[in-house]
Amino acid sequence: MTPGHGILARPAVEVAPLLLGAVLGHAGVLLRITEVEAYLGVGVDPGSHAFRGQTRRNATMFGPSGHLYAYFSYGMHVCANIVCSPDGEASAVLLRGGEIIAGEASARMRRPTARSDRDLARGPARLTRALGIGLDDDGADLGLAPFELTLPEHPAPFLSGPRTGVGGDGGGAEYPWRFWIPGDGTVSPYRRHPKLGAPPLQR
DNA sequence: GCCTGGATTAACT
DNA sequence: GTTAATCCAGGCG
Repeated sequence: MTPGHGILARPAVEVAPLLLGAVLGHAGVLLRITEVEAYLGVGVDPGSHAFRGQTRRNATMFGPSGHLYAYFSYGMHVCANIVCSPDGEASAVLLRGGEIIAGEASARMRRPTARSDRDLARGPARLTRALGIGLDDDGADLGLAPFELTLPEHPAPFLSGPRTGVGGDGGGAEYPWRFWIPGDGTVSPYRRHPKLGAPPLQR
């Protein structure tokens, strides 16, 4: 594991802003992370897969930090998280958006419908696909091949706001657990959860 | 076992 | 703006 990854062994809400500007590499593509969401642990965060305790799907979240938690969603998509917290505690940071900084051709092959470069990894399932990450990669150590994770030398400026796609009314939407680099075009558009009536406040 | 709904996307009106 | 696609995990009986 690359030096400095010890900081990942902290709660996701603390780690999330530190991952903005980090570079994740896999399958010939380098991605600069521009948007993330924190998901917390057992009994704390109703929007988190770990809320009700450990299951087969979320087992990786309960393992050591610095590993990849990949899960299947909506019958067709894969989303990727970076596991945080010490071994035995569950929290993770969902990768929601990023900028392709190398291997654009490979990313385009995997994302033929992307209209523009910035759409290649704008959105959690798009990002995962552009990087060639699949369910097989669940549990992978991000510090070892075929992955590489480089944390930023200096913290990136960021804004925070409510998470996208997470329900309100105890679903955790009231907390500012979404973090992004302001003004970056690869940040995904905010969409409130269908169950949320009123428009959200961003920031 | 059966049923529900989802940390989404792309296509369409 | 709306909706179809698509399938598994989790919850419940």
